[in-house]
Amino acid sequence: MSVRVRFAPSPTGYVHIGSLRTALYDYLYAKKHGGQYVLRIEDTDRTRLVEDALDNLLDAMKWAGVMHDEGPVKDENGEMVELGEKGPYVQSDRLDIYRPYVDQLIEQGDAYYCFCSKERLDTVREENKAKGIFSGYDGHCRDLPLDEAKKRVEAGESYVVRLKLPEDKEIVIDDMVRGRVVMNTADSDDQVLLKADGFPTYHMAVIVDDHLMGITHIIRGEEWLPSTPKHVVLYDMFGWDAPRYAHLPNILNSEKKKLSKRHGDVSVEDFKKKGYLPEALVNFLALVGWSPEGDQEIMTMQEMIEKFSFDRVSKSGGVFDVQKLNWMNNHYIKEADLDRLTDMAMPYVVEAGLVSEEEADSKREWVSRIVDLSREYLEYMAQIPSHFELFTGDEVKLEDDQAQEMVEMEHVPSMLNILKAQLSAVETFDAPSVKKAFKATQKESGVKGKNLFMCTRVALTGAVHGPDLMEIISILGRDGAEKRIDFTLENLCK
RNA sequence: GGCCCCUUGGUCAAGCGGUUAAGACACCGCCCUUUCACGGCGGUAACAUGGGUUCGAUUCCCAUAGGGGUCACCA
Repeated sequence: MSVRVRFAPSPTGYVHIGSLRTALYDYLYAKKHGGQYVLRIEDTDRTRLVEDALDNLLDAMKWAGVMHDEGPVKDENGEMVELGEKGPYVQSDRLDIYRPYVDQLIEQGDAYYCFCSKERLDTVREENKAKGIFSGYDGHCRDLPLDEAKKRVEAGESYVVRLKLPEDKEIVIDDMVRGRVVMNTADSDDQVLLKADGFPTYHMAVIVDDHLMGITHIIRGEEWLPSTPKHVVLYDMFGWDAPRYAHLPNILNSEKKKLSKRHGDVSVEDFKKKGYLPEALVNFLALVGWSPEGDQEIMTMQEMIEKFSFDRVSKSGGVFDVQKLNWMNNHYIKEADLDRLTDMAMPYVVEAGLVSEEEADSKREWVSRIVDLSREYLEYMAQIPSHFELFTGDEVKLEDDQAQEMVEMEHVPSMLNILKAQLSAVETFDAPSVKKAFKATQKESGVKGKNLFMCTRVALTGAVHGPDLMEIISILGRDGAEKRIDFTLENLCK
């Protein structure tokens, strides 16, 4: 039987990185087994609809390179269309599909009408809470005769439909991650399947949709584990084969709590905005909760597909370590195509006012050179503007006391003058030529080593450290370098 | 509180009865580099606790402790 998995998010407006990881595991598992990965949108809660959420989701997934085989996609014109034969893939487009199944359950005696008001339910809950009992629905309408209930429905009374959960039934789940998990229906209550507004709840829709869409494996977060018995019972009531389950551990923050919006960056969009490379984020995310056989950590999507297995998915939650993400992103930045990095950098550079939008083309080469020189240090692209400070302005600001010491040394003024003359004689102003100018300066001034290179570095950049000096000077250009030398001679030297 | 899940260094993690308990990030040294970084080499650092089972437990079982998840007409 072919593997069919699904990622079924509700469109909340942003994509949590935990969701990305779930989707990624779906994708990896499907690809590994030559199956299909379908995207289904669970939007049965009308009160939580978010504008453009689906758009966002699709963009984020496309960016991350985790593309589904079936489900909603945008065509070339940006219009929403659907891929696949088992649609519609958006639950709000499937509303009329669910009702017959709900009716079937009612007729079978596996579900019942419930007329309890919101107020009654709240009261019951509060009373129980006060007593220290934390039970769910008390079964008030559970044994209402069906014909009586139908009359009330026909009379226009507001109702929901509840699952008639077996009272004391042991449910065993053979989870792909957790192994054998035993639960009892006695610990759950009669879940609402059909809401008063006629929409199915998640629990109803998910069963019907997964079955109709031929889903064979359900990969989802561990927060779903407690409601799995209800789902298994529903499959049983319909006489359908239940899929296999894989409940994934949570991704935690540094306090070991579930990663949430309140603790900094948690959405795919956040990381995209900060200028992370998607392949780095995805590679990193794959590794929190899963480890391949062997020591290799840097993997392409193809390699991950080949190596992926639920046998090696961890049962315990993993802390999201930004430091390691940064290291990995830097690794990918160092290997990335310079043109691509320049494209990524440009918006940040423009935003920071380093280059105006009109200059974006004419100064691209300059930006590109700085990006290339800075990539060794870059953790993510939003950091790029700070690396431009080295190259902007004709004035030099001393970084610290050590820098001041260097620039105030006795030999500096004459040395700088010689260097200036040598630089002006350079024909093509590139790094190798600049180096030659330094050699000539060394010969002429008699200054060498640290006294030559370090003092010059400070004279030109104000700092005692930074990228390769020859490269810096060549990017500064003859004119820029001269202006800085003049500035230093006049203002900083003794 | 009930139910369920989890527990190897600061973090991600390997390990699936006998190991000097891998590796990566971070941290700290040293080397390289006429600076910093990169890179190379090395180092500090862990099996939550208590009982069993066993010739032998990090590995299996049971408690305890700690952490997490969940108990909606949200998903």
